[in-house]
Amino acid sequence: MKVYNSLTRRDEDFAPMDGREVRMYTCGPTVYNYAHIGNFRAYTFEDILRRTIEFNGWKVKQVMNLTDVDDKTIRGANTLNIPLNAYTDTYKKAFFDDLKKLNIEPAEVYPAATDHIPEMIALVEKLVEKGVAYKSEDGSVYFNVRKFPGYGKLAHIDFDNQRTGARCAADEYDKENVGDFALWKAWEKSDGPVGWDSPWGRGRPGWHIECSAMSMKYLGETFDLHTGGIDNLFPHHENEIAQAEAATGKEFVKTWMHCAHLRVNGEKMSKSLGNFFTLRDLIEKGWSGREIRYVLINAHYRAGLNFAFSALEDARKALSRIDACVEKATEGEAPEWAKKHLEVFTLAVNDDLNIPRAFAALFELVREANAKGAAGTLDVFRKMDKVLGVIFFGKAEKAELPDDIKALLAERAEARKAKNWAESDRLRDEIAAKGWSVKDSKEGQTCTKK
RNA sequence: GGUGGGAUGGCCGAGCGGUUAGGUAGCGGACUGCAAAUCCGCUUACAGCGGUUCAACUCCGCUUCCCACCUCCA
Repeated sequence: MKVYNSLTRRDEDFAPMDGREVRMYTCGPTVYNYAHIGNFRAYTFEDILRRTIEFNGWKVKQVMNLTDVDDKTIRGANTLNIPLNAYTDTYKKAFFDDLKKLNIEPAEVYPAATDHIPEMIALVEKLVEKGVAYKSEDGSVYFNVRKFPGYGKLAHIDFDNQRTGARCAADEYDKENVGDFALWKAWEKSDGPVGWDSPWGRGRPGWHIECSAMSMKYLGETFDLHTGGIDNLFPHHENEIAQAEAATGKEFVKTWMHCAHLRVNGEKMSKSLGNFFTLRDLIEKGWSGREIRYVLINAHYRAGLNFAFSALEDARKALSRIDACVEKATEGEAPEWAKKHLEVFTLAVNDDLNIPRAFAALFELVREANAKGAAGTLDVFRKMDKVLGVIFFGKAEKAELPDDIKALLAERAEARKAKNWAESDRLRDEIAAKGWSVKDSKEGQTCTKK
């Protein structure tokens, strides 16, 4: 298996450090709102990644954090005048519901930031002891980026040639360097009831510290994989490395992977453009999680993905073609040609998760199975679906034929037996008007809900 | 201004220095009483301009356009 490592900026052979279990950390949601389909692009990418690892016979221990304390969650809770956890619980639940709708395999651990405040405080203390962090006048603690020589190695940023200050928050005037970031933020009025006691006074953790603290707690000081959206590469992941490595003196993560953003109709998703969709929005519009998953995974994760409703329509048709073929597939020894397609499929997924090429192999299998017969191909479909998770998942339930339709079909069968084509066609129209479509084959009529 | 990634046939979307990506749509054919489904074939796509090469969509340079990051957006 080969993957592109953002840290080294090249494709590398990938295998678990311990030879059997991959320990991976994936940056999860900030639970202040329903997640949008751009967020889910990242989560489906991570799902494909863990499935591919499993496809290769390794075990996975995945940790996905839930950021349940930050500016937005605090603002949301305080606006509604409810406790922080009451506010975030709604969105945590929604997030897990959404993951199920997309057939995303659950991670082994979903640590919430608010359950790990002591671990974070301990890590910050360690950084203060080591002299790489300092307390400011207001009781916040900052990481001094100049004290960590490797700072910038992930983002490959040259900090002497930046537009520093362009987006620098006004309330951070007492930092030693512009690049210094908060490990612990002193309590402010706007925080209201939210806050924890610490050696530096009441406050709350900075954003980055949770990931360093929780990943090391569950995965160890050095682990295999860390992933997220490309926007997390800097500053979030850069800062995680700084915090962890400055504290332990060890390499934090072997391989970093980042997925590109999703655009909608060629534009960045934004509420003002009216092209901002949560998963719920799309499901309300009548699209299934399965169709959405198909669209999200059918582009290489490092390339921008342009999400459009026409792509969902294409997905629906392509999936029904797969369904029709799988319907005919049977158990047994796979024919040679089917094994070939599985080989191509395997090469594709192991080549930095090239899912579009993997799909191409799947469709070659479908085409050939339709032409030569699908006997013995079922297991090949199953194997491919270990990675894709879209073949056997979430198919529309086969609707029971209502009695009136059954009666019409029986009538039609009679008419056809008598070669009364006019009557046969009339009945087909009548059935169609009731929302069902009839197809004829050598085996007889098949009727499905439109 | 810095850094990184892009521009592929109607649409979506892979890929490689010379050999069909794939899906979806369209056209023609086979099959069918007719449809549908399925299969076969087709429409000779690689932003523009130069260069390297026997050969470039693929490498190099320039131009145009797009996107992302440059301190809390997956």
